[in-house]
Order: sequence, then structure tokens, then C-alpha cells
Amino acid sequence: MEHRSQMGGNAFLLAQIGAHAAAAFRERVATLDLTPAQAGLLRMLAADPGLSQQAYARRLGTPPSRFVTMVDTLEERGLVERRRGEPDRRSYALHLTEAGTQLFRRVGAVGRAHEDDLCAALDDDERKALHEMLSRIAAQQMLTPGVHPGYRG
Amino acid sequence: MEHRSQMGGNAFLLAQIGAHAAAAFRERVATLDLTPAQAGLLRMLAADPGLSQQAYARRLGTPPSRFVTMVDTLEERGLVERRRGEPDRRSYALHLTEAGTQLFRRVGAVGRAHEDDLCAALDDDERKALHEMLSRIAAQQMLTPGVHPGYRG
DNA sequence: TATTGTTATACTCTATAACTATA
DNA sequence: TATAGTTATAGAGTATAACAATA
Repeated sequence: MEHRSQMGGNAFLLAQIGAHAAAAFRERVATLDLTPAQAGLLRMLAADPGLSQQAYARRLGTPPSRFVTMVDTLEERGLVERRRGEPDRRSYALHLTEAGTQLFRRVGAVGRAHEDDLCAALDDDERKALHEMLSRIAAQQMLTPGVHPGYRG
Repeated sequence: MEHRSQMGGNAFLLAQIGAHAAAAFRERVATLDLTPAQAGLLRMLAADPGLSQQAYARRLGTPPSRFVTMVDTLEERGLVERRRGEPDRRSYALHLTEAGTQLFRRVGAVGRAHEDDLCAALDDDERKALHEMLSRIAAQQMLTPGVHPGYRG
């Protein structure tokens, strides 16, 4: 009967540190005038461009109505481009503009700094060991790589 | 230049697993008709009873107006009792009732099941190693033990 | 006049559902 | 009639600020 199991268990620490990590990342990308959700969309567009809005919305788990306003904002800022679908003219294919590609590179730099700061208490071997354990937990808990609901806003 | 650093880094995994852990705990305590915030308050009252509402609200980081409605709900359910402050009759001292104490024990059982399920992919030594690393990260990032903003609702 | 607790109001965020245009 | 995208509306959750009682 360990008293600490209530408050200092791994589950609680993971939730606490996870919330902290998400909040810290939010502040960092805010310096680029982006929300975490917008940064995530830029990443998807960089990795897998040209799909329809609904395809991206499904991946992110956001309803279409919300996705539209996200794209609106990024399009107004000249980061994302809507191109009419070729055979099916109801849909739009989304692409990063040159400015969007450049901003995405800066998001990458922000992400690396974030990672490094969060793991400052661990040396290289420990970071690898942590990564291995977290990956196993994520796999066992059936979490999809690349998407987490903390990416909101 | 590791490609994976963007998506599968420790920071991202921690945020993803943390959000998952918080959501899973929310579902579990919902079986006791509690939100995570209410469960956290029961725990505070069990550990440190008799303080004023403002004292607890400050600890939880919630504004007083929100705290009042939380206490209202728990008081209506007979889990928490408000006693007029002794010298200063503006304040109320909060205490768990007998029913509140009993329900809090069930929260503890739920928490242990939650911990065990989340760590199912790790053996005992690994759980200890994980706990040690997470504790060091939390300390280095200056996180207060016992409070995380994911405890909302 | 300051402080504890309370109530009222306004604001943000999100999802549901109605709408339009193409098919 | 069905589907991609859009717009309008309503709901939940939250915080800010006004209020009442006691000090």
C-alpha cells in the first residue's frame, strides 16, 4: 500500500507533463502567430499535399465547419492555397505556398527547441530509453502516431 | 538530421499520451459521477480538511466563482459539508462527509486501475525507471506536484 | 473600507445542422 | 439524390465583474 500511488504515479505525471508540454509548445508557436492546430495542418500539407479539405479534416478529427475557418485564416495570410479539384469541381486541393513552406521550416526549428528544453533533465541515453518506453505505451494503448487531441485551438 | 524528430519526439509523445491518460481517467471517474476536478477536490479535502473555499480555489488555480458551483454540486450530493468559519463568520470551512470519505476511497481504486492499465506495456523495473525520469523532468520544469491543468471539467 | 462568498453577465470555443454548388 | 464545402445557430464551459454579508 504505497501512499504515493495516488498522486505521484506514472499516469498522473504523464498527464501533468503532457499538459505542460502542450502549453509550452502553444506558447512557442504563438511567436510565429500559429496555434498548435495550425502548425499541425502545415505539417500535414508539407508531408502529404493536394488532398481535399475533408480528407485532412478527417485525419485531424475536426468537423468540416471548423476546418474551413482554419484554412480561411491560413489562406488569408498567404500560407495555404486552395485549388479547384480537377475532375470533381466541388472539392478543393490544398497546397502550401512558398511562404507556407518557409514558415513550416521555422515550426520545425521551434519543435526541436521545444523537445530539447523539455528533455533538459535527461542525457542522450535516457532520452532514447524514454522514447522507447513511451512508444511502447502509445502502441499498446492504440494511439495513432501523429495525432493527439491536445492539438487544439 | 533525423526525420522523426518532428513527429515522434519525446515532447510530442508526452503530450499525446498525457492527453490520452487524462481522457481515460475522465471516463473512469465518470462511472462514479465525478469529473477529474471534483475527484481532485475530494483528494484535497481528504488530505487537508477544514480550510476556506478561497484557500482550496487558490491551490487548484480556479477562480472563486467556478469553485462555488463545484462545492454546490458536491454539497447537494452530500459528499461535502460547509461549516461556518469560527472567528471569521464570512468564510466556510470545508469537510468531507462520511459518504464523501467513502466515495474518495473508490476514487483511489479507480486511480490504481487507471495506473495499471496505462503502464500495461511496461514491467515493474521499467515503471520505476519511467517514474524516475518523469519526476526529474517535472522537477526541472518546475511543475508543482499534485496539480496539472488537465484536471478540468 | 476590505474581504469572503455568491450571482449575473459576457465571451470563447466547439459542434450540429441548415444551406449552396456541383455531381 | 448525394456529396464538398460553407455559413448560421446554439450549446457548453469559462472568466470577469457586480453584489451581499461580515469584518
